[in-house]
Amino acid sequence: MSPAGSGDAGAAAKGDGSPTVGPERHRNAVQQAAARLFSEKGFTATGVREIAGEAGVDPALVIRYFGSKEKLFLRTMTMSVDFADLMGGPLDGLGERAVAFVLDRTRGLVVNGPDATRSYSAGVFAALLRASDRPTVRAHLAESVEEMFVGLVAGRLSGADADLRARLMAAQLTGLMTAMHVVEDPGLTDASDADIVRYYGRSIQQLIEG
Amino acid sequence: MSPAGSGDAGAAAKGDGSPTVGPERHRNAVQQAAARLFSEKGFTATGVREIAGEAGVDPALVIRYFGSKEKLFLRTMTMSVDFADLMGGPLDGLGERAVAFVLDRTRGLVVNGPDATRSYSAGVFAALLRASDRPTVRAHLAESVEEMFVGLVAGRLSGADADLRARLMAAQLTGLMTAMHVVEDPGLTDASDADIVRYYGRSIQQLIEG
DNA sequence: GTCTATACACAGATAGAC
DNA sequence: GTCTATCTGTGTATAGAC
Repeated sequence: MSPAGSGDAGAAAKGDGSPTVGPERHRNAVQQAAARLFSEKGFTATGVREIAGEAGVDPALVIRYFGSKEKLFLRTMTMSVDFADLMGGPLDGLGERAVAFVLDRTRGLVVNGPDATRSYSAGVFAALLRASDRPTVRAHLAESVEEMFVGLVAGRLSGADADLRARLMAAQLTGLMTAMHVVEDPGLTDASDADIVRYYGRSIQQLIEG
Repeated sequence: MSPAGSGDAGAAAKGDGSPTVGPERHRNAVQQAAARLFSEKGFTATGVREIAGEAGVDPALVIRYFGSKEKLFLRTMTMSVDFADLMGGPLDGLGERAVAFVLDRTRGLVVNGPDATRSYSAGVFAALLRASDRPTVRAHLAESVEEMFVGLVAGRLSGADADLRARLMAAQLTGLMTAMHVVEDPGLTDASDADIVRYYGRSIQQLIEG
């Protein structure tokens, strides 16, 4: 598909904070390859030997560095709260903005820093949800939802059952992402973003207001 | 936990349509054990040998009967459209009714007929979603959502973008089930059903009406 | 013919050699 | 610190016992 993992090229120098030279470089290469493969092919279909092959290292190193395939998955498929800003606006129209944000990131690819994974992407969420058969993955997913969707808006809602309403709003956003990236309903993925924002956003807004 | 697979006992005679005697009985025992284990422990954590053990048959038979563990999973974790009746009522209050239905079946266990799997349960949905890493499972899930949520209400909505609105409504129901049975948010599972029905139902109703 | 026992293939994980 | 060889466990296929 996309010529993303161009491989050997792009070995340009970094600044100073996070070195791309020395032993760290192998570790980073594994992490980057894993992030790409996991978010594209999923946990099950991605093998340790495949990750190692793309990163240009020995398969045993992958385990040695990260403990297990599952740990590596958890480390790379981590979403951060970088859209705290978006939620920080006025309550008016927050529903529409939240939906628009989710749709905007719908095709986004994973971007990793050298030490921790940053930048949210719907692909990450889908990969987590698809692999939620495993308890550790489920816990990780729950933590992410709590941190990203619930926590950011819970304190801002007023009126009765504010916490419950925030969680129901999180459930709605989860549902939209699930429908688009797991169920992959063509009726949704082919629909115009503007329409989805309008209808779904209005529905969410209903929860934000009492 | 439950003494479900009581095994040898209960070998009572059946009517005439579907025999519980002879070779069919083993097949049925496997299916029943699989349904219970899959919906309780998930696809990955449930082994073929474990299913065979609980059913009291040889592990090889499981594969011989159903082709593969995945095929068996698909066959047992199938939801039917037995709640077509519930959706058949008036459009007024349909949102609340849909949410109430989902919550009602929230703790239901899987019940299988001898030939096909019947009776919807949220556990089945959760098991499917959790195992959606596999393409066949994902296709099966998409089919179920289309058949159960979208198809039943799509023709009934009027106004602009009726199909899109029906799919968005399906996404919301999906989200509620995901939040409760995959993410397992305690703030939702411990909340009163009446509150959830009220808030979430009202939100869904917004989509039903233009 | 139907079930049982055994053998194979593949992936993740480990222990030891350069 | 990095790679080679091996082990374990799971899904799957086959050949033999009643």
